[in-house]
Amino acid sequence: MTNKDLAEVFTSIADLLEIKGEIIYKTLAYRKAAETLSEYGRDVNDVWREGGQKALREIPGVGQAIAEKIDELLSTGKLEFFEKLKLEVPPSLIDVLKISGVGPKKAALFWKQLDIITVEGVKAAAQAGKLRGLPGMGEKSEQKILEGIEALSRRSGRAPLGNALPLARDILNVLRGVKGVVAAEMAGSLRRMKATVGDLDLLVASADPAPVMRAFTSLKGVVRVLGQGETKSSIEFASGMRAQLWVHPPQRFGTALQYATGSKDHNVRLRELALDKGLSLSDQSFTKKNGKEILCAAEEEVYATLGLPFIPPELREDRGEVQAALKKQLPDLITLADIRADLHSHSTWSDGRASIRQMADAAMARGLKTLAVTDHSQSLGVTGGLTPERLRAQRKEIDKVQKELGDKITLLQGAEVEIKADGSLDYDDDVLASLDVVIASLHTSLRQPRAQVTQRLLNAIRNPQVDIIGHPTGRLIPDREGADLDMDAALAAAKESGVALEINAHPARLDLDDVYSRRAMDMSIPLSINTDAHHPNDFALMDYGIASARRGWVTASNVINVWDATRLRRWLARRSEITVRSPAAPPRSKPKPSPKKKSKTR
DNA sequence: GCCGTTTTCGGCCCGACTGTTTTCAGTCG
Repeated sequence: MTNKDLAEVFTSIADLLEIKGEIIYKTLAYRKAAETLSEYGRDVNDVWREGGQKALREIPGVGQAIAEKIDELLSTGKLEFFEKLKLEVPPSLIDVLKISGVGPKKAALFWKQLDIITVEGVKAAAQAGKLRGLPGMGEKSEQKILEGIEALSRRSGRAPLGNALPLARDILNVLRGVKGVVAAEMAGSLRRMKATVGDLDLLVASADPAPVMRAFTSLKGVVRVLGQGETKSSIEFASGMRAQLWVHPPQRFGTALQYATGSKDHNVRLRELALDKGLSLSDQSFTKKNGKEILCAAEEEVYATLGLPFIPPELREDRGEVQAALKKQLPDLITLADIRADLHSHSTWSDGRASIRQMADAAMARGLKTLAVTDHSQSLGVTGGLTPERLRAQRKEIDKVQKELGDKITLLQGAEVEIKADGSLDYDDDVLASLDVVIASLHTSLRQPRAQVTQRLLNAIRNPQVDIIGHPTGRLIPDREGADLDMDAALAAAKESGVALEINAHPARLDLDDVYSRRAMDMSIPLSINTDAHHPNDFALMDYGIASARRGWVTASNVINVWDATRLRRWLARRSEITVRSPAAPPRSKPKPSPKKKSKTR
């Protein structure tokens, strides 16, 4: 069972317990444990193998009872407690909970009063007017539930950040134009730059909410107004995407923004700190024991009142950031301005949309000092991958463009080399050695068994010709899970070989993700943040990569893209030598050729 | 069910909105 499988079990238990009517804090405990497990940086199987239940209890939110359950699940694949619970409460009710407007109380009501346990059953009963007779339900509730079921089919879960962010920016621009609006900002997981967001949380500072709410609910593309009040409204777009807006008076905007940005767990930490100081913190203000309020117009003031430096939104996940802030040990997170090189891009030589010159121009316009052209290798047929002959021809064009551009930018010839299904690389070592930079990536046979796909990746990591592992897991948001990799093994091997792991900036990838980026940081594994640009406009995607890296506590000191061309070349040239000397490096079939690779300078 | 430089027991966030109420319960974030 994977961490995600375990998390699913505990989430289901929480849902069923809630319908059953168990005390809310017990269900919260299961949810909290599920959340921690699904975002835990280590494979829980490893933790369990190494230290049993005792080690499991070290995981935050896992106590004796849940540790025992994990132990049972990992040893037997089953959980007696869960099986019994499913006999008590029909598990199909979990889907009923997904209908917006239906919570545990109503689900229990449908089940116990009308013997309805499925979404279809609820729909039929609502259409037949059978729900309105239930206590606390009327015609309107019935209608709302039907709409909620309708919306279920439209909604496709969480949206990629790359879709959500542009939409949010558009909405904010409209709202900023409304009279009386002092500020309009994103909040929630959007502002924390999570890879996917559930809905758009937006916040406006204005003394006059009414016109803001009107502008919001009449935005272009809105199909449904889910709610509209004095200070809060919520809408749904045709895509199923939802947005909600809070309007607060400007003098309270700081607390409101802090509150709405979350995460929930981060906020709990802050409230605890506030209580220690005799203050109660809400979205409105701090309140002193004597009832007097402290207002914060800016978010910085909220943190300052708690004696903390400003904590960047990307860190606010209760992953130790509050403790670090207290000790004044927050990381100095990387920013876009630190980036001087993009080491992963494509041109019309393979599946890119623009010439090398056009890509170089676009890179320069973004302020980049180094660009690696890394077209696909030959076996990836659909992308027009390059044969060694074509690769040599491409070198000539790169040299030509370099001459045209002089010292304005340094162009490197690289390749995104396919890690083939059998674990070998798509070019021979001598071809790889002729390149300035080599990225090795998995694109195919991602669904191989764990041991096999992991071994492929390890082969590439340990190959001294490889400099960067591109989008290590191969995930595509939201459609495709990454390969089932033993990431602990991959990280250990990367540490040993000194290879850089990519944080692919494309919003459909963000791979490594934030959790593994942080582990790589902790292990001092070099990281490389690249756009994987296929079009001149794609260089703008670097923002997403930076955001994801920041969520992983990544500082500039670990990122090779912050170096100038000279230092990059030095690193690239030295890499293979270091690997060769490592005694733990696996035996290679043929002896390493002398490192003529990358020694050439232009 | 989890957690602990106040606590091994007693807390665990709470307010807006909606629809049903005739003063409030359920949902949601």
